[in-house]
Amino acid sequence: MTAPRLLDVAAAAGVSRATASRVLAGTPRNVDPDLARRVEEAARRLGYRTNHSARALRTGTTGTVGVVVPSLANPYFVQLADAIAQQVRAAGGQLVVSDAANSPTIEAEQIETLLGGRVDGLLVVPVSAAASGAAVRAAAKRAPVVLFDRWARGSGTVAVTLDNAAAMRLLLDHLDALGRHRIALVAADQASSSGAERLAAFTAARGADATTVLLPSFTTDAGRTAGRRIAERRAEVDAVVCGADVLAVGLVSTLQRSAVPVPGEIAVTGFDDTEMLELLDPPITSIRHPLADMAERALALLQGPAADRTEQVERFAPQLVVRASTDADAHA
Amino acid sequence: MTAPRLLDVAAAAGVSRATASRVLAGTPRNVDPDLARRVEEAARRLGYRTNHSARALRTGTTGTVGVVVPSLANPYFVQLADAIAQQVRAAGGQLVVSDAANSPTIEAEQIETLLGGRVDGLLVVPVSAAASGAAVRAAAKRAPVVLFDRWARGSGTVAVTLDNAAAMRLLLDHLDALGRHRIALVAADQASSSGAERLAAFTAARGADATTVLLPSFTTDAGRTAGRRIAERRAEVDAVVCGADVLAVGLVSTLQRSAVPVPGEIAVTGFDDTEMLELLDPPITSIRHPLADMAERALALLQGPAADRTEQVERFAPQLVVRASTDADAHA
DNA sequence: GAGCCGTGGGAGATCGATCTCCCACACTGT
DNA sequence: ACAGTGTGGGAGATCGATCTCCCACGGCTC
Repeated sequence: MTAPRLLDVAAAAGVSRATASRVLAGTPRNVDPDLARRVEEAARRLGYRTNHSARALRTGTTGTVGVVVPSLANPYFVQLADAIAQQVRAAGGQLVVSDAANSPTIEAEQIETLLGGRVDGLLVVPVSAAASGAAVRAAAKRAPVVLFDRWARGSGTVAVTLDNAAAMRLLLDHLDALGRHRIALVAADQASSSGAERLAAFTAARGADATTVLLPSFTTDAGRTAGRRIAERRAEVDAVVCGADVLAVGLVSTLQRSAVPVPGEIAVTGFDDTEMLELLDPPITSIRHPLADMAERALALLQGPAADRTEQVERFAPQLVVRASTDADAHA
Repeated sequence: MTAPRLLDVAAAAGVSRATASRVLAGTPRNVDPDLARRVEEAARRLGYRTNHSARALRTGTTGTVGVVVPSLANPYFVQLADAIAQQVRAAGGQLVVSDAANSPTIEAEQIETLLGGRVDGLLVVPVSAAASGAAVRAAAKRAPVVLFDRWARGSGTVAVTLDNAAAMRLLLDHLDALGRHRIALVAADQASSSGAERLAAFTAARGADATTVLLPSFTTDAGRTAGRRIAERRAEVDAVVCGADVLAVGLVSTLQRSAVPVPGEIAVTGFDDTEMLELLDPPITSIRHPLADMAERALALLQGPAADRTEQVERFAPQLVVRASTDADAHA
């Protein structure tokens, strides 16, 4: 009743464990085709599965990549993890996803757990630009680590991110072209590099006295709070740029309940282009990340030489996706 | 530069590997407090981490539970995975989540991969009541497997699910009490046990000639298709029960664009009580699963004796969550 | 026909932590 | 003083797959 081992397969096929291993693991070594067939046949008949722990112990490699995201409650990170999973699976590996619950402490624990010999390398979307650096740096000394979508100061490793400044320019230019010039920013989570960069790019473009609403976290609830504040100041504003889709969702919902027409009176944009945006009324204009390209690059860096992982930030070009929330004809 | 091993810690502390292991793994054996301190001190100083593969190989246990869900694109399954993760983590374990991409074939592969010695037990939310059974049965012979949220025929193992019939009765009674009697069902994915049970319960209550819209899958896009069909038949209907929240979201969005007031003309209910429902306008009435209780029970079955895992279905009581989409005063 | 070489296959070591003995030593009671 | 008892600690075996040798054998050259 116990699981069959390689030894059992070898015995059934009348060969040694070494030969059975060569056949089943595909070691680069010629084996008599007839013996190979016998081994494969025996393995199938016995229902043999190679023991992952034993192989990992011997080879020192697990074929698994880990990714730690700030929170799976944010659908953007689900999409992000999925994009990575597809790349990993295409390369014959497996992906393990961990949730840091938006806490640098839990993030450090998750990194610690995964590095206990469970993964060959780690992608991290750091919770905080300041507070995540130390744990990442420590991890990067023990295994390949690449930051994804966000960077962290003092991480000691490379980051594959979006060009947030370019993205902000795309949004502002789009709104300006529509004749919307009184633009407010709803920004959240300045502790993260993406939150901070988006805020900085907005301020750089519109000046420090432009209307901004700062919120602690990227959640829909924060978006609703922002909605109330913007509704109060509706006279000063004809467009709102949100630092994340989840914010835009909460914002639009609250504006509509406050009888502020979107986009009639106020145009709204999101950030991240999560799938849910198309389903809202109105669908929301947003910024799309080239996640597949970013994932491919991040995995290449992870598996490549350590010398390519010096602390620096690689930025990928964003893409503007226009939807009804910034309709050209709606401006009063 | 190579990672420190237990041997190194033992040497640094001046004890044998056995003693070091007893201290660090917490084996039930008294060790001189002074030695224990020396070992822990040495481990900390060297930055020792126990090698997961080696421990797993020796003990035959990984401390990891796997869960295979139909699709992480459906936020309900993200919530479900999260509820399980919390329970697992509280018990000191780790959870690995796999996505079956709504395909029984991929589902079988994921199960196969996870069972290669990576997990101690597996929770599966089967894609299909008919097509998932075989793979689950095979898996259940090799490791503890418990079905979650859905069951599969011929699985050979226990399932922890919601009482879908009771949930449907809660919804129908609620709508009846509001004076809505011309109720339509939007059902999807009859291949899954939950889809089939919800449809069956509706038909049992309202008769086979009640309005039903059948869709292939639980997606928002399917919900929009349903919205168009319902809008065409608006004269025959004053309430729509959706078999999943994602359907309700797409449906409401489409009804509103077709100028059908919700809940003014048509009340709408969802199913699963995902978090996004509160953010819509109107927020949607739904059915809440007692996920924490279900997860706790499922894990207890997973770790308990195999005799408790005979093929049967355990059902948990649903809870009705009333929101504005079935507002009592809105009925024309 | 003797020595070489290339090729396929097997015996045994190995990865690192844990577990099973078994031993040494101190302490107790008679 | 000695046998009995209990307690802490160490040597070596073990988990299962892979890797490193090394051997056997058939074909080759000269």
